[in-house]
Amino acid sequence: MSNTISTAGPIVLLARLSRLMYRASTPELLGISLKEMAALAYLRDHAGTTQKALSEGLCVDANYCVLLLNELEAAGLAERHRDPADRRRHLVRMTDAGRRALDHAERGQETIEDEILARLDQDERAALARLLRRALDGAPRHAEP
Amino acid sequence: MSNTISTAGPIVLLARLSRLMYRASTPELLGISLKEMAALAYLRDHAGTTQKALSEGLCVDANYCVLLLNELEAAGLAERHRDPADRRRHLVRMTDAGRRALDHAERGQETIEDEILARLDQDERAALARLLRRALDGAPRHAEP
DNA sequence: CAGATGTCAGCCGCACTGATATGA
DNA sequence: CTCATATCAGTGGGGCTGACATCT
Repeated sequence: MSNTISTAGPIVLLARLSRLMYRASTPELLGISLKEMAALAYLRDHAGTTQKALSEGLCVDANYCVLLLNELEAAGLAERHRDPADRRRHLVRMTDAGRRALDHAERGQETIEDEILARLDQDERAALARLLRRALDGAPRHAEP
Repeated sequence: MSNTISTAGPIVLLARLSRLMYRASTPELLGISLKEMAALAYLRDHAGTTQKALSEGLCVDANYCVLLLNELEAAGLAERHRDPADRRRHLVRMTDAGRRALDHAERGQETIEDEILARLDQDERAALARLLRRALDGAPRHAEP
């Protein structure tokens, strides 16, 4: 049905798709905001991470990460604790409520995926996720020195 | 070298990668902003489009599209003309300067792709672009009615 | 009259910069 | 003293809503 002749490169395409997904990811549907969900998903995979590692894993500014955690902690979805081994650090983990909120958000997200990735079958969606993971895994996190 | 255990879904992954690319896409490197570049890329593929179609193609709000075109027109990179057949409409096209600016920006973007998609070989990058195009081609553009 | 298109002002929340505090 | 980590105020600009003008 669509007409999309597109000579645009992956960066532009990614920006477009990302905007569609961001707009569809409303707190009404997910229960939490997309950024909170992204943070919780990282915490599930990396319990007890430091804030520095968290900011790099999420690809967000370290300062902004503080504000994000303030929200999550105020909502009771995550907790910060001093690292006894290095008292500069905070170790971050999700709470039980955080895990429940993440589960709920991920169910809502399936709806969004079905809408926006409608043209992709299961194999293609898996291939997309795999390519994104590989790219993220090798991408530099901060401005090059 | 990386550790990324990631059970996150494509939406979260896409948001992360998109942020990395957005941060790397500075006007210093591209000559123009990423949003200007995205608009010019669409205009190259769809000369004489209306603003409504442009906003849908770019996946941006129609109102915001007006501001974007104000910028492009002020910079001499695009032009609006009344459609003689329907005088409510504006037909939009890029100028020669716009094409040159886009060429320059795309050369700069190759650098960014090489950095951020370093783990992906040429075939994988092509596969990624193909998947993104297919997804965009079938995705609903506005909130469902 | 209704409906479509485009313009603009106002506003909000994301994410950055820069300054500061604390501890290794 | 220095470097690393975390916190917060200030700020810029992306992108939304809502009101309005113009044309079919």
